[in-house]
Amino acid sequence: MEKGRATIKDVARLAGVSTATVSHVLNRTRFVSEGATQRVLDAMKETRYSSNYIAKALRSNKTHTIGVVIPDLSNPFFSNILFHMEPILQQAGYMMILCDSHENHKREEEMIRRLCGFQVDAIMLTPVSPRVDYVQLAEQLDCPMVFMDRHPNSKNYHGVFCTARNRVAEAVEMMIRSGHDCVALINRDTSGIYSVVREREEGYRDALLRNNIQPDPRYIFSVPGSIEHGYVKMADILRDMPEVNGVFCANRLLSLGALQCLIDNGKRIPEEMSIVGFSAHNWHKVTTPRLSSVLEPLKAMGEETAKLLLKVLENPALPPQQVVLTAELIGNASIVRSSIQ
Amino acid sequence: MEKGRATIKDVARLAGVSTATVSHVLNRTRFVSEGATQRVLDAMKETRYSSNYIAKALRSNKTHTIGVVIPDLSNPFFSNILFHMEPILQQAGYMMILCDSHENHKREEEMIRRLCGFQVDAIMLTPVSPRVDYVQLAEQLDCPMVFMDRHPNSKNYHGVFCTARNRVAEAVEMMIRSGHDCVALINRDTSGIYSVVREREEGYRDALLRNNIQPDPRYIFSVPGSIEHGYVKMADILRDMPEVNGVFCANRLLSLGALQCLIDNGKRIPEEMSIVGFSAHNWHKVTTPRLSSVLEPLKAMGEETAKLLLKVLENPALPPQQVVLTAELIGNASIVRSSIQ
DNA sequence: CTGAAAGCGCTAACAC
DNA sequence: GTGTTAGCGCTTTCAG
Repeated sequence: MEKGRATIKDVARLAGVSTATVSHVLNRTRFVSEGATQRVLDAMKETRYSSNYIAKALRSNKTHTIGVVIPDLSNPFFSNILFHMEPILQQAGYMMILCDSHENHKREEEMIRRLCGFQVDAIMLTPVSPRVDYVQLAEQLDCPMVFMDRHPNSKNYHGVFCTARNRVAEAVEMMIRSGHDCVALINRDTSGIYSVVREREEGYRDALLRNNIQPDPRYIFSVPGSIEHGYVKMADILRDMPEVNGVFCANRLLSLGALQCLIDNGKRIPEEMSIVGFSAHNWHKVTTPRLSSVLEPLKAMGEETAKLLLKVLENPALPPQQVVLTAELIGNASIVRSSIQ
Repeated sequence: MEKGRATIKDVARLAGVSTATVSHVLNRTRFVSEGATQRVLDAMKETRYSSNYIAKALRSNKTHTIGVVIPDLSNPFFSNILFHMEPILQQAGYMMILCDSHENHKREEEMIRRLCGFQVDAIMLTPVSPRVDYVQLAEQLDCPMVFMDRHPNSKNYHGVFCTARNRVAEAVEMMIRSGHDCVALINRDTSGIYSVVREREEGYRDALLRNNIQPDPRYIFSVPGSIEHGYVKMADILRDMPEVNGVFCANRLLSLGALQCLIDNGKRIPEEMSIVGFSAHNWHKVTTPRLSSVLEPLKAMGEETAKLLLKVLENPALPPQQVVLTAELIGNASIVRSSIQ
């Protein structure tokens, strides 16, 4: 065996056939006589041949790759979605090229362009900015695009999303009905005006209005979505607003920080302060008391996204497809108990 | 503008130069006169030209991609490592192709082969089996390989690892010294005999021996690493072994399950039962009481892995490089408090 | 049943 | 300074 990897040419020479024949036994794309087939197979084994997908891609204009651009890989929400997408794409012969935009639209656009330069067959995107016309960009780059979790600011797009509005409303109502008449909202700051963030605030307002409480902007906070900010804002509330007896945190890190602050201050939950938040799967199970949470259906979202990608790849002219799933509200009942039954 | 994406040829025609000239202004690889350069640039703009990386790759034998094969993307350990690798690779012009082996060596080998067919420039692997000779496989496939977190069962390899042995030993000693003389170990079952799992048991034994306690196999459990199994095993211990007053969980899901079981059974921690475990970042902060944990240095591991990959890409003949980092032991002190100061 | 050969988009000698 | 052209490894028409 010579240096480097064997090519179709090496195999052809060794088997005493043309490269066309080798290609055809490789892809079962036309009939080849028993004898020739066997000789080719042997030659492939002997040369340890494995086909070069790059050359194939150049010729066929199909790379069998999908570009995936998400804003924060360290957020379990996104990694779990990828986790559930992966087997379906893999199964269908596609690989994922992974990019993290870090919530930065400059970087994001750069990545989308690079992925298209790479000739990915499609892009899955969780967009970071309402100012960018992603749909137009995708058209310009001639690359199918499927959105996930956040809506782009355009018309006519494919995507998989999750409405939490109703669940947030339910959660807040749950607090109100159990006697917590002054519920604050700690939301992500909205500099990036995601649909997702807006929707959570809407759910909060829905609940108050339904219970004849006028939403008061003094109780609606917008802070960057980090543990630290959740902690500090909760501390502010404890110090300055003794009337507040419930809080909804619109993001998992905020929930975590706020909860931690309550624990550190020895507050009894939910008697002195009721708290409900968004949460990663599993967290709500180990807090004491268990944190009521709004959980997104990660598995379904990942699977639906992958399936939608495949559908779009199969038929690029598909009319805009949108899948909308609903979030789930978990109370403080023990979950594992039943699941290990 | 015609259908489909513009090629270097279209640009050349429009600018009235040869493709060579276009290529050279594109890559600044030889001098081109001011006038020609300008015309090419204009033509590129007009045709919305963007270069085809696949063709480039075929020609230059460099795809600027790195195959990443990990065993479980839903484990925050791995996704956080990727999160920290990404910017460094991106910066250097590399993209990650992501594969999840699901702890299955059949699948894993398949993926490695596909990645090589894709001509990735290197592979980063967290191997799943001690029975596979990964180093030989990599040589056969003529693809540089860097290992992460788990050692392959071979000699002479590049990799970034983390020793937890000492930290586990410290943690267990901490329990012993605070009066918990009968500490059990709930370890992952070892069917996959990873170096990582072995090491954790060694740390446990170290601590006992140093305190003149003979490790008793009755107190060493091996179960699949899931929340459910942690819960059930902890329940078994509570029921059958009242003498046990401390437990070390060698995996984050096991810690979670065991802790939950203690909470459900109203055990006072650490008075009645002391518990220390491996943990994902952030979890240990919201349990009550805070769970003492052994934390791996995710950021450093990710960054070192990315850097090592780049080093190997630059010089494929590099003698085996291994970076070994140490895990950190977190007591139940509040962490956020100081970090938001 | 099989082979010859054109070309996918790009780079890089080699020429002038 | 710039153009010509031979491939990179593969698929696929067109001819046998």
